[in-house]
Amino acid sequence: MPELPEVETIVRRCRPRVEGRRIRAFASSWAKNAFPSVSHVRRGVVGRTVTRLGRRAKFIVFHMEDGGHLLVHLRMSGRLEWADQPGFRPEHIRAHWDLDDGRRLLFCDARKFGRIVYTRDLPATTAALGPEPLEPEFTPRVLARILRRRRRQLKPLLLDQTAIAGLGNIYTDEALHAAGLHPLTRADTLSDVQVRRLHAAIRRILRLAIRNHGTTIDWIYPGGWMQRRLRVYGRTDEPCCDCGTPIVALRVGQRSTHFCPRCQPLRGVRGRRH
DNA sequence: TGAATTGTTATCGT
DNA sequence: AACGATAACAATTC
Repeated sequence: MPELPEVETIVRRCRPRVEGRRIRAFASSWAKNAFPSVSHVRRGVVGRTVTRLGRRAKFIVFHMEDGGHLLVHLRMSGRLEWADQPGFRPEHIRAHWDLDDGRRLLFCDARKFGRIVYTRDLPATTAALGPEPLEPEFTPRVLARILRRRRRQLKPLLLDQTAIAGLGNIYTDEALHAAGLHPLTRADTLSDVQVRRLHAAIRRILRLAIRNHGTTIDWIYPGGWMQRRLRVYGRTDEPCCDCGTPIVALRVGQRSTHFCPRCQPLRGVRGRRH
């Protein structure tokens, strides 16, 4: 569930407590989700200082002093919590790191889909990921190149982390609505104007979501208020904010997809259907 | 009880 | 062969 804005929010929250801290111990009670293994992760991080806490796509990245990196992917239900939080008892603890100031960072994950990865070669580990949509290098030209060489539908393509990094189901739907593009539009049929519109929409939505600390949906991710600003996601049959037409829900590649049939017509400038 | 939930990967088809 | 579509999978909640 956590997408780029939620992960970015988590990184920013944890950064002051993690950067500059030496890791004293690591343990995991769910060996399946530690790569290459629990002992590899332990050997890689214990006794070393975290120089920087960053993010790549939906990965939380611990930069270690010796050039190693620890990556945490939250997948559906993963969260980072602190053991000393007053009035809050974390459940489903799968791993923890003890820091040299006595604090314990917890990795909680009800569904056990999350992953903890230690690597000595970060570029190789993240080589398959597409560009970061909020970096300056992500220009309309870059997006145009990604779209033109694919004949896939926009929705699954934007969800594909090897095409663009960081978008998930929520912000893909929101970006397509903001750009006025139907989720089933073929990627290689967009005009230059539509590409530019989509580029601007992706960045605007992600920035807005970060400013709102992400989207809170049930118990999985707390603390954000972007859910108040969602215009299509989860609003099936409710009126479109722009035109009042009821929002339609579709199933695209096993994913729920929400859009406004009036603001996001399938027939684009050069789009075609049958 | 089983439907819903998601990112990733394996597999099948074109 | 390369790409696209689809299914499977992890495990839990409501």
